[in-house]
Amino acid sequence: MPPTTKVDHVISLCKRRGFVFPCGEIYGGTRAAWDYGPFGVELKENIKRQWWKSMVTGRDDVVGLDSSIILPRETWVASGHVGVFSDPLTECMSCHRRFRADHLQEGYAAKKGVEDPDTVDLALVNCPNCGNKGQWTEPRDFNMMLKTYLGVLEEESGLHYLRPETAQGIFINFANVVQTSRKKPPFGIAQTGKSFRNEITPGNFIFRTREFEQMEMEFFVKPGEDEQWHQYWIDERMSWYTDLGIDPENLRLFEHPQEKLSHYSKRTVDIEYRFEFAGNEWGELEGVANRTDFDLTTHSEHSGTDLSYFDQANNERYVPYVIEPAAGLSRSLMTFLVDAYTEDEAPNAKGGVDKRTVLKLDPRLAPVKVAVLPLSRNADLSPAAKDLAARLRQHWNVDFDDAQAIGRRYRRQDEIGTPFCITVDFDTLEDQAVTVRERDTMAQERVALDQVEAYLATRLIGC
RNA sequence: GCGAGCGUAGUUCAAUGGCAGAACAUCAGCUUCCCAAGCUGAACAUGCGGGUUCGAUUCCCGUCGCUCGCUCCA
Repeated sequence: MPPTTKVDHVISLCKRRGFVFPCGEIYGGTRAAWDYGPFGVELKENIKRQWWKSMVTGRDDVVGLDSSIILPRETWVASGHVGVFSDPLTECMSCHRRFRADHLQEGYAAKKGVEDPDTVDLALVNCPNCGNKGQWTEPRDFNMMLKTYLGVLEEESGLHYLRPETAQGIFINFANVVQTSRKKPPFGIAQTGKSFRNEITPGNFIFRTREFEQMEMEFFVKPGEDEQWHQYWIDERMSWYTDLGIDPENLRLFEHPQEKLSHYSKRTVDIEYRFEFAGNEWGELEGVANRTDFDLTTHSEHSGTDLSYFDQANNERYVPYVIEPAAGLSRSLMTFLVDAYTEDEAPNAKGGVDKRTVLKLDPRLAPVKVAVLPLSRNADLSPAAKDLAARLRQHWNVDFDDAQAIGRRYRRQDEIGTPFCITVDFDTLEDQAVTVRERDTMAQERVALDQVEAYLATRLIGC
């Protein structure tokens, strides 16, 4: 299919330049995930690093954590995931719509005055969609969590789940972290990592996958202070995206309607990006939820370990409320790519004008910070250029490219968002200076060889 | 999981029941080469499995994957 939207162009660029590959392509793919190539992994790590800087090391009220993917099974019973994600679903054989069997039974019971909905035979229920009577498939449990078995025997006692969110690892370590970090509410615990969900329909490139990476932070506050902290984190997270270059015009907040909130949430506000997918223009990037004291309370009850907090100064004990900004790493990667994707016009060597594809990524996110390009292979330029590249690699991720015409090499770097290209030319051997070319403006500046690090350092702050 | 559509080089497109082509991209060589330049050459494709057939990329079946919808929501 020909690319039509910006997302399509980005997907094509990702495959062409090695940002993202379909997982297990040589075996036909798995439909579960995508793999990140050389530039993709750099970009992904850079995003993660910026998030960690802004959420953890750049603040004195948040600490980090790295908990396991496989947690005790009881964790998911307590959190509600085992119950909530295993609803029996049935399908109308006529129109193929799926419904929750218990909802159909309840609806029938309410209408006909049956006392116990559980006793309602589905054969009596009409399809709410097409009206066809009693033609239902056998209700089946749909569990969103991926199962695995600990121990070599695949038996029920070994059943465990891969985490569907990283948050629970934080809650069950709450007491440990409070004890050892000596933090007092309001404070937060952050972690990044893989989560797994058996999504019914993965799709939209890396937007929805069964294996995905999250960046989550649980911020513990005194009950009553939760609403103001909720607003604080909504604002904080919005400005994180705009500070890293996302156009505010393409971001918006979406307030979840009260009746659609998750079982644990009092209020949830999503940060959405204008992806312009077919069918839905906006896509969720991050959810900022007020999880109340649901998680700490339920884990206290199920585990028997008291997870309340004792405030020595005020001599009071309470179960903290939790504000949770939960971001999707691959979603934000896609966002940064789509928002940075630009098609410019640039003069070509023949005096005409060419299309130029530029990823206007913030330098902090760009996979390659500097490219070193000797003007020609057929001179003594390459050794000098290689020396310079080796020097700069001490500080930044540097690409070296001496293949084909210089213009083509500039375009290749533009396409992956490299902020600076350094050209070693024939004069370099005489004047000990190189040309630094900037990505967005294509402006060039002559810089002395021994000043290159200093020159770049002021322009690559935070990289 | 169900329904509908689709699978040809890296990309965008051709063609065919009988040797699968192009453009751009890639790689090598030549060129004192600063914005996808030029010349020469090279490598690269019918998703996978089965069936029908003398012969299948083409027809049939299955499977895997992609897109859209139901649904999921980081």
